[in-house]
Amino acid sequence: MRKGKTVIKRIEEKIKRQVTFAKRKKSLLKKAHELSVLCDVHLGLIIFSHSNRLYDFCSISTSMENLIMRYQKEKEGHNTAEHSFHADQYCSNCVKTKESMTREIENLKMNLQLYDGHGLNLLTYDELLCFELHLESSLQHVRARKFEFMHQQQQQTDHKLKGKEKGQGSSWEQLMWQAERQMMMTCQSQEDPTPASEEEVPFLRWGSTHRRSAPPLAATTRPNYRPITSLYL
Amino acid sequence: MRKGKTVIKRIEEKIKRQVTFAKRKKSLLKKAHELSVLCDVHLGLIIFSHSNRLYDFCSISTSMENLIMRYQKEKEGHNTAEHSFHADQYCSNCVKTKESMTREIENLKMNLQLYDGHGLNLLTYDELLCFELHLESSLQHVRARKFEFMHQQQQQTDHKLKGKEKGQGSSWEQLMWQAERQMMMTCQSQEDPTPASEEEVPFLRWGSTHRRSAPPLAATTRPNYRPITSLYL
DNA sequence: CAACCTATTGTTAGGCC
DNA sequence: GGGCCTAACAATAGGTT
Repeated sequence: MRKGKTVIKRIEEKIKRQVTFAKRKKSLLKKAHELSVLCDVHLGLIIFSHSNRLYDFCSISTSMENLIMRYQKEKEGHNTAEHSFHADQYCSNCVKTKESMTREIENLKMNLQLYDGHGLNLLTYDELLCFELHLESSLQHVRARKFEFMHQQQQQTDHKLKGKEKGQGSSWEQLMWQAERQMMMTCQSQEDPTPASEEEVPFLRWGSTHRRSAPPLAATTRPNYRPITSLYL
Repeated sequence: MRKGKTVIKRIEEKIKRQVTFAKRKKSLLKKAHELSVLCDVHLGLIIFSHSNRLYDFCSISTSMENLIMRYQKEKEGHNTAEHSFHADQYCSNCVKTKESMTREIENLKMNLQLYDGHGLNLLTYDELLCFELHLESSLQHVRARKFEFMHQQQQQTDHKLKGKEKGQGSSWEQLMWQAERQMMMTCQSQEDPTPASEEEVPFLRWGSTHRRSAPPLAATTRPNYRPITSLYL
């Protein structure tokens, strides 16, 4: 039926071209879908027919908008000239602002991911050392705060029990013992944590066992942090 | 050779998935090219590999940016077709997105500030404990990576000196000593870090002495984007 | 256009290097 | 990852309905 191997060259007969377009478009969309599913990758396909009709496909678990942003972000780094080209677009201000915000978000996300152990291989040895120091000082802060916390609670307890001759000394001793115990635990090895899911990023990222939308103490003090949905999509 | 018809389902074996990705991606790009030539239509294909590398194709006689613009016009036109404000609809979408992005950025910044010790008082005691554990596991990751780094460098050194009868044992001993020394330093107290500026968010926040926009190691690891134009000509 | 048909060409999984 | 190989599948030109 077919004569020979298909030559990739514009089909001149209009009818034939349209038929081929319909057939191949369908297959291409199918193959795009297959690739995205089989290999679990993000991809987007945009096709404009000759009559200017749009056909598109976008892998599940992402959106075309997201892909476009990622695409533009990637390209921008290498081709700065590309953008002045389309500066005449009438929403260019919005787009540019969005792009810079996207960059900022990407940057912040990359920073946060480092704390989950992702992307550490992108760091130089020096940077790694710096990061380690930074983490250690973070731990210091957290422990200081924890200590403060314990102190407060202890004081409250003391206050309640002040008529019962419970001396403050023993409370403090207890407190110090707890603190020291905590300190000691630092150098012990730990299990590898399962990396944070890339699907969602709530306000608190480090897997509390008691996840709640509004933590007791924080609820009053904290401004409204809503979970960041679809941050990594 | 092949057993049966291919089932379109995520390939679980990583290697197999990568190989299939490479093969099918190539074919998909080829087919996209063929369709664009045979039927003389405008199309764009964006693929992000699992390692976040970008592969794309765009039909000749247009540009991806152009396609993106047309795509966005189409989509936004459909979504808001019932509203008669033409001029504002574009930007209202932008504004909405900007607002959500602003919230996202605020949230991310709050998260990052916790690592600088700011906002710890907003956490409950439980959250504080979780955060501490998280930080400890972060440290584990960083140290693991550091260890890997040292190992690599040591191996390189060993490789260079292999003719000179420098045994690997001494290298390993040295390595272990270094590692242990690093471990010991964990529990020592440190100076307060200066908090990161809220004005800008560099890729690395924790005051490396060699600030640069792109870490050296990353430069090689990050994708370099080859143009796909004229790939199948 | 879309569905179906079929001979023919094209793609590709699974090897191997 | 990239090429190359081959048998087994898949796509598809050209036709018809």
